[in-house]
Amino acid sequence: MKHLPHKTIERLSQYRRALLLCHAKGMTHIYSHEIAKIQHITAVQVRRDIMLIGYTGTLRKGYNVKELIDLIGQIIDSVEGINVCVAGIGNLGRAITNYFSGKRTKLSIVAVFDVDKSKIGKKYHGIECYAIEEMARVIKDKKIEIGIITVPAEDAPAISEMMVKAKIKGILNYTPKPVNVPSEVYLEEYDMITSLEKVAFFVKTD
Amino acid sequence: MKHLPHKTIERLSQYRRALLLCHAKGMTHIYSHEIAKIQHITAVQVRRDIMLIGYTGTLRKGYNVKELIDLIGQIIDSVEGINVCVAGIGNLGRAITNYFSGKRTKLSIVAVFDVDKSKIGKKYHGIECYAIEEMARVIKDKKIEIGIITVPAEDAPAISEMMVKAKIKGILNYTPKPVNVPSEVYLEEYDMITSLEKVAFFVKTD
DNA sequence: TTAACAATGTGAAATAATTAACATTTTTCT
DNA sequence: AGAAAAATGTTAATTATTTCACATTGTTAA
Repeated sequence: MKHLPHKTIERLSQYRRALLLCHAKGMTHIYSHEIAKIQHITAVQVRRDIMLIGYTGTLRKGYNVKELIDLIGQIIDSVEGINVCVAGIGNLGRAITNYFSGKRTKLSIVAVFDVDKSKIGKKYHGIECYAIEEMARVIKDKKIEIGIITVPAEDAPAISEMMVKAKIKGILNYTPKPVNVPSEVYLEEYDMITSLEKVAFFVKTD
Repeated sequence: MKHLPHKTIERLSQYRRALLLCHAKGMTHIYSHEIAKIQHITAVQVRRDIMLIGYTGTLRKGYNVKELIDLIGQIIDSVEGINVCVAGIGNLGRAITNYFSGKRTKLSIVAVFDVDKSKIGKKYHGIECYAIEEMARVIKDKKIEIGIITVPAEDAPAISEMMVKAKIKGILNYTPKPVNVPSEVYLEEYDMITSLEKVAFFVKTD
């Protein structure tokens, strides 16, 4: 289990989510082709991913759901858990805070930030909103390692810089404005406009 | 310009956005390494993408910003424009509607849907909200070709099925629940939880 | 018991995406 | 004018990812 490919990590996260549902339904075992069907990928791909993490199923019975869930957890979760913050508590920020609240115990959103004075001090899904100026302090105090950026695009670079200064380790930028971070900070960017334009393109062509 | 790679399409969309900003600032030309810097990728990659769409810059002067914007438009936009709808006008739905309103003229959100009776008939960024039951009719009447799903995860499969029945051509699913569509419908799925788990993983390891 | 079947596990091939290397050309400098 | 520098355009190499093909092995059924 040397270096897991990025794509495999993404799929493992998704397998786990699907497996948790199966587990809740009382299934004890699952075949690679069943997982594949849910994720609309091939069974070979599922088996290869599982192979890469060193798990092995039972021939003819498939994979033990509980064991696989636990193993994926060992791989992708960190033991102590990771604290996360969200900068910008507009619609997108609230949507994300909403999604995560109470879902994954190992990843917790522990602070949100905004410039809007009327929001500061309020709670969003039980998480307190702080002023942007307090970011450095709060990130340090609460041992926050990951920041999610959902501010208006033009503010993204400044926010990212503040996070970097506060020694954050990873940034997930949801604004359409790319931000620059030093190489020791892990950066993931996702742009909704691009995704929609991509769908539009492939709808047109194929 | 045979088959453009998926990744190239995504980047072209992003180049255009960056170029529009440059154009607004009055820049007439831009070098591949300048574009690369903005998107944090390599200059070779930029040149290759541009090569693939058959544009050629001026040696020593770089690319003509306006021409490149227009050419990218010719490639990724459709001439007549494409109508889009959003199912589920919660936080995420509103965030997306917000992002798009007035931005790209070739892609317009022309309807939003929700189950919440109190939302039906109201307008969100100028776009009327209809009841889910009206989806088939509205998609047909308004010639909607792309649907964005931002309903609660458990409702995603039903919504997707309704869209497919209404002969939508592409779906962008933002719920963590994968949906099944026939092969003639282009499907793109994005899962925020997976992205955050991925960041958490790579923060931990590298 | 033995043959057929249905699943996993995996080396090897194929495909997709990125990066390196460099030829070419215009501009600038001496 | 000629040399150096700085950019593009592109072939080839490399790396990443997916898929194929098939060996292996429990399980079921004749």
